[in-house]
Amino acid sequence: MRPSHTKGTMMADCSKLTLSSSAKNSDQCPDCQRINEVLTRVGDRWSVLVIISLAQYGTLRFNELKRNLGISQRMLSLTLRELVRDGLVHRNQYPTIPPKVEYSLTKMGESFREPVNALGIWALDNLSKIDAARASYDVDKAE
Amino acid sequence: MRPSHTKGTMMADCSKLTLSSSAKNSDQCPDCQRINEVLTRVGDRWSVLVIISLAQYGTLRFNELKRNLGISQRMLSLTLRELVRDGLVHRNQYPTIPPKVEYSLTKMGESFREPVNALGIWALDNLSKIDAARASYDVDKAE
DNA sequence: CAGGATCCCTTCCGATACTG
DNA sequence: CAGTATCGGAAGGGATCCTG
Repeated sequence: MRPSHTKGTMMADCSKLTLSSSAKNSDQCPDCQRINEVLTRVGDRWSVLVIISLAQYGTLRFNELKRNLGISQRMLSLTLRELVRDGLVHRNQYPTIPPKVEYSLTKMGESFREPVNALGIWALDNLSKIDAARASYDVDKAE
Repeated sequence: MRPSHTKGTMMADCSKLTLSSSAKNSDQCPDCQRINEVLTRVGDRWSVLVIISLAQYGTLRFNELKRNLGISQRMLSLTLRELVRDGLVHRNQYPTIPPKVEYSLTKMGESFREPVNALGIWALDNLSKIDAARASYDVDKAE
């Protein structure tokens, strides 16, 4: 794929371009491209929710996650497979009968908790505001 | 709608049940339901990237955003409309010829910067790790 | 219990053409 | 410049049946 970038925060680069008018006319922001890529990987709804659940409960089995999230079996299966593949979730299988599979966060998955948590807090804090803004907007449009 | 919330914590009540899709299961995690809702509103890729861009550059015109993000005109139009509707983005129109429209973050949009920034930093920090984990996983599967 | 395999409908989204 | 309108392919995602 694309060359791996140096570890570290590259956010500073772009942040400093805040008032640069020349930057406005440049091509695609490289950070946006990178962030875009990551969002493609772990930015979908189910991935986020699975990670949140595992962050909360520590370890969950397949059907526990399924019930907890109200996700279809198919989507949970696909989502977990990708999360394991991406190194965010650890899969622990017990070869018993019936089988038992436990999922938990890896180190990297754990590190995802913080930003996701921040997002969750903001979400709970602003949901009602968004609803209000939306209602107000719709009323204005109607008249 | 439901203004009650606890600031600074992920704890939530489960009184808001307007969850989409066929969620007939009642034993769903209430937090997951709420987070699910907010993700439905501002959790899509383009919304996040638009907000990041506006957070970085302050004010951007339509085509500036378009070039910056590499987004199609159609998606940008739809995304901006929703962000304005949700009260996250402010739209300033100058009735000149040719027209000039500037977008910037509202107060609430600004407050979204912090969690989104955390997400962005994590993204830039972990993209290479994800790529590595993915490559390793694929190799193991192949042999 | 933990999935895999299909079917099929919906939504997303880019490409394109057109307007004020 | 800043959009809107339309079309068609691609992806998302639920329902159902099947297996070890």
